[in-house]
Amino acid sequence: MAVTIRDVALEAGVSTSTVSKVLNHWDSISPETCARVQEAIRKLHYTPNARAVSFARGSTKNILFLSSLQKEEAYHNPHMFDILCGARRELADHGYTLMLEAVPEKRLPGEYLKDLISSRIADGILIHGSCNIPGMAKILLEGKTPHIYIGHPGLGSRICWIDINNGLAGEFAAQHMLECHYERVAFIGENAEDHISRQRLNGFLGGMYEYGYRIPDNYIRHTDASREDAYRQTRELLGLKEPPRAIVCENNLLALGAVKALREADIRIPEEVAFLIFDSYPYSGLIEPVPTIIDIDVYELGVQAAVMLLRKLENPELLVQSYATLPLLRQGHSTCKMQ
Amino acid sequence: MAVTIRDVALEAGVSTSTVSKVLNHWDSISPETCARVQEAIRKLHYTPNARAVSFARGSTKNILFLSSLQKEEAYHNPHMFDILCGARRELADHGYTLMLEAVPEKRLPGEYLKDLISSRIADGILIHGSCNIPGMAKILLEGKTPHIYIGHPGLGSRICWIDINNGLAGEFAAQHMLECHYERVAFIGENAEDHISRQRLNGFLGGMYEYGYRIPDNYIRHTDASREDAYRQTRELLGLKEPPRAIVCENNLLALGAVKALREADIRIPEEVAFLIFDSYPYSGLIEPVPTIIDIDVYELGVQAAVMLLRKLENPELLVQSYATLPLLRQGHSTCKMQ
DNA sequence: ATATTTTAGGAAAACATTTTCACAAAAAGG
DNA sequence: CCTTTTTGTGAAAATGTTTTCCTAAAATAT
Repeated sequence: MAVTIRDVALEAGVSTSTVSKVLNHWDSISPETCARVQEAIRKLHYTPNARAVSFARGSTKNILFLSSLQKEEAYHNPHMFDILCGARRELADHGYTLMLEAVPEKRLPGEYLKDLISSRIADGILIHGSCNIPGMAKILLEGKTPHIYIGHPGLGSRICWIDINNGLAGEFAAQHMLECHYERVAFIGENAEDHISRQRLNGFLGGMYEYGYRIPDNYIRHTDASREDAYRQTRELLGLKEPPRAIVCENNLLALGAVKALREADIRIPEEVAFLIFDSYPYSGLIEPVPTIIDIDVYELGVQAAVMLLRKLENPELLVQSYATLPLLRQGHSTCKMQ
Repeated sequence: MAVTIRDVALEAGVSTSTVSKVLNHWDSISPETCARVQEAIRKLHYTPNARAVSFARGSTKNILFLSSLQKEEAYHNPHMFDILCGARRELADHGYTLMLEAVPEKRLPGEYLKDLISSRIADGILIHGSCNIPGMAKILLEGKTPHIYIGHPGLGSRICWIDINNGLAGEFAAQHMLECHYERVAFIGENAEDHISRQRLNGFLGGMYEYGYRIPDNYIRHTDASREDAYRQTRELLGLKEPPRAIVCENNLLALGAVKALREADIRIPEEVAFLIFDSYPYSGLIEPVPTIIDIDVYELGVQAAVMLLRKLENPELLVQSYATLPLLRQGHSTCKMQ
């Protein structure tokens, strides 16, 4: 039915090997022959059959993006889609297509994953942190398919990962607070088990400590990750004998609750209590005054993950363990201007 | 290197055809042979090579999801990711994998799309409304690959699409308003060119009209899709000689602006001005009192799109032009209770 | 002018499966 | 007991490229 390389060869009066060589830009083809083949391709509207190419070359030019992809995923992982878009873009620029896969609940997920890998449906794998099953790292390593975790899996030394530098983001927060000459700074985070939250908190505490400031325990607030709880915790902070001069909010949703509490108490921002948050998406645009944000370019994180994976495809031994994209401080009106 | 069907055949003492038949659940294999083959497969950890299967069968079991996938896509198309997840899930349940593809800006997008289709990289295509290039419908139809638009492309009669019933959603809004005995109802929408906004507005106006109510022109407000403009427009509405008794907001971002204006004017919701919005994600949770929402299950839209595409794969002649998932009214505290 | 190297292009194998067809053996029918 | 049908299995073709050799001709060196 469809026009094949054979038809092109016939039309151009050459062999199929020659056509293939033209298609793949080999250098041992004379300009005239090349032109003749090109012409035949154009005339017959030939496009290589991707299935046959995959088969013959032994590579699909597909990359698997492995993650949790539940209903309302965007609620729970607002950054994932942007990471995905960044990775897809970079891969597409290098001739790769991104495939979406989630580990299903039903079957034995380990077996599913093993089969997925050994079916060689993809040349490489990106694993989003939202997706983890028991023994996953081992299965992936045994599968021999180059792969990179997006988000630090916190495991062995042979595992490749790329992540946001949350610790550094925390340090940036501390640094900015100190540059504004705030010493009594509170921190409102997600629950204590959350990986990202803990890294940011540690970075923040470390940064403050480095300059000789120690944050008292009652200034460190863990929440249930809801706006309401951030509101409550902020009220408690304001009710302390010595309320904080500034508040760092670990994400932009918590910030909404905190701002509400400050508003209700008629506290001026930043004159009475200054305010700094992490992450811009999706809620930071709703906050007034314009918040100072320590932001992460998550699209770029996706891009970098793809770049690294592409390198690993060329050199499977490559060990990738790095922080992509620096946290970026965006000065808003909710902290003092820096000198 | 990898274990092939030949190894399995050898191990089980049968031919490769027999192994293939076992793998594909043909019925002409005796139970004993079948068991022997299964055992060999298990023993050798054999997994079919997906590339070879694709090649031999002439189908990849891949579905292309075609859309705009820019940086910060989630800002501009908050529903897309959920649609994507729904479609992926349904396809995965039927053995298909979803591939992500965006039409690039650089090259001639038409040519790119043609090549993409004729390379037969996928068995079917889902096209998200966010992605449209000149002549796309024609290229897709000529490409012969079964495809379905998610979102009404508003074109010819041979085009398959599945969409949200925005008109009906608008009618629901009108109906609810009338059930609450509000007759003076204003509508705040996105800009007049926006497809979804216009459909919802038309449905709303039509619904009101059906019961004999005609919305005056100055109750119909188009915005630049920003929260700020919704705020301004709402203030203007409140400043009218005869301000509306209720406001319908075409999406949840606009609602934030409108609520702000009502708050500032110390207007009680719903006692003085009632309030209804479309769409819950991502901002509706931030509004107090709990808004009455006309919501759409966009994940389900994705699922339905996949269901239809799967049907179309079996029967390529199938014409799909339908509205998936009914709009759902969720009564909040921002309109009166219904009788 | 001859020997050597380089170049351009073709023949054929390889890739791992599915699928068609043929053919025994077994079962059923007369 | 012989013919016909059914059943289970295997041989071989087909899928559309890439890639490895191989060879003839052309170019270069001697």
